[in-house]
Amino acid sequence: MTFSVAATAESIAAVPVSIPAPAVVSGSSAATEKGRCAGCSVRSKGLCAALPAEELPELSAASRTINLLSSTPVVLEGAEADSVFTVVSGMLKLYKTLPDGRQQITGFATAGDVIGLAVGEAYAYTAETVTASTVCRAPRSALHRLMERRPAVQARLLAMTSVELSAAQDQILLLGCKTAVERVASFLLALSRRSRPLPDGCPSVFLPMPKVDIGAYLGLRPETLSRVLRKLEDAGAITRLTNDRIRLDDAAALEATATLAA
Amino acid sequence: MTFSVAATAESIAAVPVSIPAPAVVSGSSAATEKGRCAGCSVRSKGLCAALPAEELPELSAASRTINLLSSTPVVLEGAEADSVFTVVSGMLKLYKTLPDGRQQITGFATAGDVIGLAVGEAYAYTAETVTASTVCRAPRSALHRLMERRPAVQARLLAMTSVELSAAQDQILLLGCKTAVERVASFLLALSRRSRPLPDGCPSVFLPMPKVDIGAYLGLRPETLSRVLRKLEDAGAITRLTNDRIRLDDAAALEATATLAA
DNA sequence: CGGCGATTTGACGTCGTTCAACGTACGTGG
DNA sequence: CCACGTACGTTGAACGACGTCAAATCGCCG
Repeated sequence: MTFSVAATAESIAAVPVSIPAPAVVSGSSAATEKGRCAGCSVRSKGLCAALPAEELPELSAASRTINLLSSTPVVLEGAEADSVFTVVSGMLKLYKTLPDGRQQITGFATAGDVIGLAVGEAYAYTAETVTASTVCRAPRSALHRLMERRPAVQARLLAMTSVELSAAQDQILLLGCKTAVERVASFLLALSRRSRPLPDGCPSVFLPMPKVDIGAYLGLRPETLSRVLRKLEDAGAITRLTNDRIRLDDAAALEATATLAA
Repeated sequence: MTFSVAATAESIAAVPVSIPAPAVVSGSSAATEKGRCAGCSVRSKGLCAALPAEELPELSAASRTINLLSSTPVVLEGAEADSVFTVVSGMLKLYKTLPDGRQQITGFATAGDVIGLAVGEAYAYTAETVTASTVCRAPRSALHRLMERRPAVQARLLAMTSVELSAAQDQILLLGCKTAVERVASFLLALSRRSRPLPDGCPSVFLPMPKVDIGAYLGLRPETLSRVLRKLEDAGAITRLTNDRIRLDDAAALEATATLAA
């Protein structure tokens, strides 16, 4: 599911880089053929979860692991969609752009999420790292062959796409109906469901992306987001521990203001 | 794709009914077993397009055709998702509801569209007819069995879901970034691409749903929609032929104001 | 310590909403 | 055939939430 902050992402330190960063590629030549996929940290997630062990050698041969610094584009909206990527670690933002430059972030991708699936020939969105990340690249044709050979892979892809669709419809509800406070509360709660609570039992969320990106995801300006967070903090619902971590002191109050779907 | 007004829908007259209407069911007993699906008007659309002829008898046996008046619910958000439906004719609206009653329409379904696919046990949205409609109901279990037997059906479902996901992301862009005029222009253009131009060559769109529903789809109040339509009409971009039909006199001007995605 | 970008805060403007009244289309019954 | 009722649509005026613009502050590295 293209959204929450996975535990693995939390240990990755953001490496600020303004210029498209050099990519470090470790392909099949960099590790033992069988071992690379077999020992992968996302072996049990995403599409790979549907793969039987005997497919691993061929998959290892077809795929390449790529290490990326932050702010590095991985796929570009409109470009030819010849590859698919699985996020191994880190976090990416997926966004669409209007001709005049306005951007709407459609989701954040973390470990196990698949990026770059396209209906036609072109990618439907741009994907760019927000923290240093590792992704695994495979040619689209290899995925197609794999799906023909293994219906379970196709079934898995269908399940993942369906979950994404459902999440997208929730986002449509959020953007079409909810107020700024409701959007932020919904966002914090959705994130908190995917992360481990603090030692003191309070849920908390990790926000490695800049505030302007959170705003672009929620259909709000960063100024509005800042004001809403302050309001929630004054109300005692949250505490801003650091710039990129928020503790949810009163999750019940947040749920009340989130007006969650029926 | 859950969206545009199909040609078949245009010939269906809306039958205003405020009370949930009686449903007329014509099942396998009402027609010859083989003929019913074989002669269906959506045989070449939606999921059925992926079916080889030899599957038709079993499908006919498992499915039932249902005729519905307007304003009749077909599936309810949160209810147990035990059936899937294919729209044969007419138009339905799909929407989500917040606890306080606010509604967001996530799409309109027309001939060939599939309704009621669910990730978990419950429907994710409510579907309700906006015009008199005919739908074809099949048990979810039958679809699952069919997909196991026929990978092509699963592939088709994956393709349809992917297209829906892409449309949902376009809608997220619309709701998150665009102004009222841009939303309406985008909406009219998207509809016009799916319908036949008038004899005079001008594209036109058919809007059988109430204005409040169009608003709920675009994240706008009916008053705002009305004002925007008036503005577009005054600008010479459109003409309101009747209450439910609009002619697009200047599609180029509309595209300029729609700020279509890159 | 200094500098730069990200974030926050304040003042103000604007777009879309809200509330209310009016108009219109259609169906019903006199 | 026309009066009436109801639901939908339109229009106007005032309001409010969020956006815009600008400045101050924070945080992170060098």
